[in-house]
Amino acid sequence: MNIFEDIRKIIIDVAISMGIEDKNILNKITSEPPKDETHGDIATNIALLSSKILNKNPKEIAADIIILIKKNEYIYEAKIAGPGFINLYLDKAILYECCRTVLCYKNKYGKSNYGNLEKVNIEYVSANPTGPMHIGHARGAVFGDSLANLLEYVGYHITREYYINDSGQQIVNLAKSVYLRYLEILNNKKEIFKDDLYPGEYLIPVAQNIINHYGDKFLNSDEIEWLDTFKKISISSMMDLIKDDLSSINIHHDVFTSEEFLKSNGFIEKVVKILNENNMIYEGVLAPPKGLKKEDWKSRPQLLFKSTAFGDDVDRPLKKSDNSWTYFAVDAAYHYEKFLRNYSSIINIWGADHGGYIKRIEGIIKSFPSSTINFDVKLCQLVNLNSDGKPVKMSKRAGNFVTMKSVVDAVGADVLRFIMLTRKNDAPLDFDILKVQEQSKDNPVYYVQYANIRINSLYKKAISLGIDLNKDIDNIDFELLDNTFELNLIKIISKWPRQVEAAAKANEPHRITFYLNDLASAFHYSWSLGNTNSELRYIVKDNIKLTTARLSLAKIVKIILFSGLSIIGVKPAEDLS
RNA sequence: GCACCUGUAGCUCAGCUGGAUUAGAGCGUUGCCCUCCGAAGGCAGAGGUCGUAGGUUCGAAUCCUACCAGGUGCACCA
Repeated sequence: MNIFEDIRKIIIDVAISMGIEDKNILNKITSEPPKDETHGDIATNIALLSSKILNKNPKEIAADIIILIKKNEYIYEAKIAGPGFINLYLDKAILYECCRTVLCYKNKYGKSNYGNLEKVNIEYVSANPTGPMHIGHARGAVFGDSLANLLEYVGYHITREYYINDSGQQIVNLAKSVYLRYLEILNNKKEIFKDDLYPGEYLIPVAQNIINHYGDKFLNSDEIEWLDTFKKISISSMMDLIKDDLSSINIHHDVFTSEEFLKSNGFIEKVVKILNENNMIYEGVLAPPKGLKKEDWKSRPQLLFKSTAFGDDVDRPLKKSDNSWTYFAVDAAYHYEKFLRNYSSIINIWGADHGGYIKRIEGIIKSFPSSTINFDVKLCQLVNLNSDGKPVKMSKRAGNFVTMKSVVDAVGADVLRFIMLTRKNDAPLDFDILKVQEQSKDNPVYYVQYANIRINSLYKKAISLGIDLNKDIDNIDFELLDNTFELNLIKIISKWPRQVEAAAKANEPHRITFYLNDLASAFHYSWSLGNTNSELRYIVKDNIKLTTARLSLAKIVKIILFSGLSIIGVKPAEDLS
């Protein structure tokens, strides 16, 4: 049940009965809560939209509509406002019906078939398998996973995917770094790690593991003899490490696609063939980049993709000077492989530093024959990690960057996940390890969780008073909930399905967090009224009917809190601890 | 130099994809509300020409253009 959609259908029926059949107009009809609550429950723009087609001024049309729409039992008042808006005032009955619906559907309230079970692929994290996850990875991870939950909630079929960059020079460097650790252990002396190697101590156990299996077999051998073995073991160890990290914040991918696999199974050749057939590839010479000094620039003909046809700055090379494929060529192959899997949407979650990469990949996808696929890239901005207001220093070079695991150990997975969604993805985020652990309203995690805790304490008290918490829905007198604070709370609850759908349409899971904050705020307010007036408490002595109704309202709040928190992947806190 | 992102209250940010009367929160600030049994909370006040200038329209923080400021990225690396 989505009140706004229900009313919208009623408005559309009225429009049709007045002879408005243009679908362009019908689709634009709004049914939304006005900013100011004194202007009613729902505002619609129908009269403004139809003034041209009916050749009348909007206010006249509005007057006609009002007569028709007031016949509906749920609308007790309708007023013209401003240039021709219609403000609708809903009968409280519809709000009480909403309460019953929530209790009846419980955690299914707000779920929908909006997505029609269409297949959506969300690729997120995809951290290079060269070390543990750091705090920056965590943002994309939480964002992607919560978006997946959100889209699932509104009826999409989601594939959670991870792209493993298990190829190229960085993997050679990884293997070399492990080899140095191998030498260190066997020779018992320190080695020097050059700039592009990985000096982190997390590679020591990997080397030890190799020693356990192979002993000193590779001690005095040439690189060609040990490289492949070291690569293979290092990659799988690093992926285990990363999967453990992900698991600690409850993230589990369905599909891991390997770059090496795409390379060795002919996908690059396939995508190049397709692009060639569609005339998107040519042999050409790129101009040197302007305004940037590139000393080693050499002008030469290259195999290029026409990404400028899609708004990119320059066409992008598919082959390097040594005639091997570029990273971009493999990525094109990857997106072709995803394309073959028949998704209706492909969503990529990337760090903001990859912004310049979007257009060329978008171009690739649009180049596929009869491609109707939706493609969206969500960029996650930096996370500034602080401790009590002071920045935590990170030095990747020294190998002591702040790992995600250390933050999870400090604050817990729930707090980490929540905080990561307290900003929209394209705004930078400040994360203060100490402040997020405070138990106060300054801490958004705690503020929302405390609402749930208070509801639990209500239950405990109710049970001790012998009140039946599982009364038949039909026997609950919601009509007794007639105070402003109660009605406001119900109105916020009635907006839940609408909020979820809007968040899903925009691929913006942070909206769920903001909604939860609003809901918690309305609940805390309603609770605080009981401080000064015991008649306004949730549990009112000697009034079992009112108490039951209010406890049911609290239960509804708890249900929505649960649903919202589960989308962002956070467990509700049950008590103070 | 080019592309993308951002610019809303002293600070940190929302703003439901074009809606209106008074642009909203939190922090900070100024006041107020418990003789612990519901204050880990609540209420109220002050604080804004929505970066600037044009444009589109019945209507713009939201769309378009140009500028300004900050961030990110700019053959063949991944």
